[in-house]
Amino acid sequence: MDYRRQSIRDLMSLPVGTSVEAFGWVKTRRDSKGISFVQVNDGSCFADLQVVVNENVIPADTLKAMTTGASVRMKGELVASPGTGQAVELLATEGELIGPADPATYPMQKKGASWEFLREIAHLRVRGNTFGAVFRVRNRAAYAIHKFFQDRRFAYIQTPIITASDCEGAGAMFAVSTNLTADHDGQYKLSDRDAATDFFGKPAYLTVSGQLEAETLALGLTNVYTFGPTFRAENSSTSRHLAEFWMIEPEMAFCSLEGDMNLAEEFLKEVIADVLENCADDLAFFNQRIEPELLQTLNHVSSAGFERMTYTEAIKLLESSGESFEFPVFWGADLQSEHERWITEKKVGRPVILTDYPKEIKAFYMRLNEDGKTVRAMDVLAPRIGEIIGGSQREERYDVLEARIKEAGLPAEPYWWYMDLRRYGSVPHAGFGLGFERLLMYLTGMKNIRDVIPFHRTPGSADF
RNA sequence: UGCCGCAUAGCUCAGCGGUAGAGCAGCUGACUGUUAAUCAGCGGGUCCUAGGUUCGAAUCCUAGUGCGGCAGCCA
Repeated sequence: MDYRRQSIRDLMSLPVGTSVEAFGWVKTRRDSKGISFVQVNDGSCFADLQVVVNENVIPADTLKAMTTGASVRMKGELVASPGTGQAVELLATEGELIGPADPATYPMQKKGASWEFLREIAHLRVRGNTFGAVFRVRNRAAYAIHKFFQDRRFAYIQTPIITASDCEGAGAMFAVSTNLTADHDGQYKLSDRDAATDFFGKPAYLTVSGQLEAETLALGLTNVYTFGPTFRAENSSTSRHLAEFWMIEPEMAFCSLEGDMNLAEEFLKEVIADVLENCADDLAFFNQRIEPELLQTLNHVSSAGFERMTYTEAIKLLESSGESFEFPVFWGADLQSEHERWITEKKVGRPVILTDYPKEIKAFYMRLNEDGKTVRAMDVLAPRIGEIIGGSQREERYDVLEARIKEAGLPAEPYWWYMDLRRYGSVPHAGFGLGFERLLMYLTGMKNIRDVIPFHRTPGSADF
């Protein structure tokens, strides 16, 4: 055995008459008198290989043990399939059972199981249609993202996962400590309460964003992006939140908010178009079984221009909409998801980029506008999921940034290096953040974020 | 963190105060080309846990645990 062999995806496109060998896991087997059909999948593509086994080609007890979940090697000739549902099939001359899967205890079934149950068997669910497709799309999307940035000469950078600055301000953080150890009986032991004695000599945490560090790399490499793990200790148990997720954060020097918006729009269109082209079978499955409007929406988003409007314009539209919203609309209010959905789904019907939010509802590092009331922030809102990207032009003026840190009630000292960027060769710069799993929810139509990552980490759950 | 819902066979669920049920899966058999194959038969239960009410609790009450949904927070 060698990895250098044909995958099922490869061999199914070979000409009829070719002698081939396939390795994979049995999806299902159907028996008739004198003939068996074994469907084999190796994850290389959505389609299963139908292996036709005539009587006595494989010993009866071997064939009988080729049950759902068993791993097999099948050898034979590729033939045109007389049945509907596949163009070619493998007419077996030889079959080997590599690893049996006791059908009495194997938990994956041919018929529907709940998402909750499949999460409990996350180590096996990848062998089913849905999760095979999810993780193929996840792979392709990751590749498309790197390709998008590399094609534009953005440098892929790595920002720290452990950070000693508790001032990133994007939510609750996980502490990292060697003073605190855990026994196998489930008891914690704290050797010293003083962080000064701890590994880093001060409190340390898992990162909630690489943005501030990415800014420093951008002010030297010009265009950079991160694509790495991010952690939030928020006790939020929703279909859209994870404690550990992957985030993409481009950052561009010599770039305004307009350039940032152009990048965000190009980015979404290109990644969607790439996945539409390269994962067509998987997306067709999602469109059929998970989200009926998936393909229509993705095709629309990848081709239509994004609408752009300011926060102030959006508030006016909402106020004159005649809709009765649960949360009140007024200038200064943070937009609720019901407001965002109305704008992007009902009013505009395609993605919308909202800009120039009140400074009070946005982060301190966003560039202050001339009006003194709004900042150069942007949110990309998309039909069906709402906010998918959040970004801004960064405040590059030393005095203004200093004042805004003070205004936000943050200590100035930890930001000494961030301020240095404004002290030496400061330039207008901008960037955005995108949650990879949220993008995958959009690409697949999957309704729960726990189902687009192999092993989810959420409050109370860190299995596998 | 707040509010709400759910927990019964391997899975998906019905039963809602009076002897534990169905479909699917599994097992046995039938069928020469199936596509979530079909058909016949068989086996399968700590009704989440601990208290309580009752002649009697899967069913009602309380607490706990687990899972999920929505909201907030955000990506």
